[in-house]
Amino acid sequence: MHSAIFGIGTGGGLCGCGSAAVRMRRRLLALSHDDLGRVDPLASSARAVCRAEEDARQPAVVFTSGMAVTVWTQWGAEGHADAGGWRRPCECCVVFDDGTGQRSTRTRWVVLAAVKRGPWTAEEDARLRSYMEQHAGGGAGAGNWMAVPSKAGLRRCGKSCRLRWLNYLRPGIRHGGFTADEDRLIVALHAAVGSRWSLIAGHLPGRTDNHVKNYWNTRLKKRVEMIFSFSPNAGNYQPSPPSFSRYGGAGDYSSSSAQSESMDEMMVNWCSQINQLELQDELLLQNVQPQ
DNA sequence: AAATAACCCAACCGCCGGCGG
DNA sequence: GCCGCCGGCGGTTGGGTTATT
Repeated sequence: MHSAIFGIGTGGGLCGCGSAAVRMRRRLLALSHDDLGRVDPLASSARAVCRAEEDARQPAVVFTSGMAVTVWTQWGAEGHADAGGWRRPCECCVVFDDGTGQRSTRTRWVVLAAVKRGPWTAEEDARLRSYMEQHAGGGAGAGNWMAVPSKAGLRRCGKSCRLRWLNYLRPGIRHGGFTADEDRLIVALHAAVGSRWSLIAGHLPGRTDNHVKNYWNTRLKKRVEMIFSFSPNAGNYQPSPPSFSRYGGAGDYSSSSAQSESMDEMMVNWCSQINQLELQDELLLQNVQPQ
């Protein structure tokens, strides 16, 4: 069960952001659901005081921040048997105590079909591009990505829009093959900082972290490992230690100019080393080639 | 020509940190 | 100080394409 299904966001205009009832419901959903995503109606943690007037203000539809849309029935009502072909991967029956000892239930439906997934069409690209050019000046940021789909007329989640824009539609993105210089730079940077693709991509104008990551994983990594494994004077290829990790590593590359300088030195060294190894390989190949 | 394997990459997933209420 | 939303990031997946048998 996908965890995003349980997340209630505030992106939709109907959701009554920040109300006490919504906050309470968020807490309830975070509690005591089993592996199938159901909230145990008898669990003490799933009980809360919910005043009738507060409940009357609660929306019937809540947009999540993730991929799904949740739909709540009225109190005590049964859910939709077939909501127009929408799927319902989980149900959540929540028991409330309104303070008088009276309990009620409602059913939570999750609608995945309302959010389109998969490859983007030319029309979707055009809509997103048009929106971004008008409202974000064609820049990298939209301000609030979660609001983009509704404003741009797209049935996508904000996260998908952001990814599509940053990795594909954004002006200046280069889609062609990588040059030899870019190869060497990627190898050097990867050796220096490890899998910090956004950092590496930052040194390659027009390339995104996703491009660089894919390119490394599918092609460059094999070439580098082959070069190192066949070169007599080279050790095993060892990317940087995890100290460069973005998660609290002591040697955060971006945190000080001194470290930037040391990394520049490392890059130079690595570029030099890669050049030498490639040269050696060329010579080796020339010796192996039949004359 | 058909079946299978390998490759490639766009898109998705889940986690984390920053930030604001 | 706590909580939840949002954006950013790295890892992974799925399906289309190309190469090989």
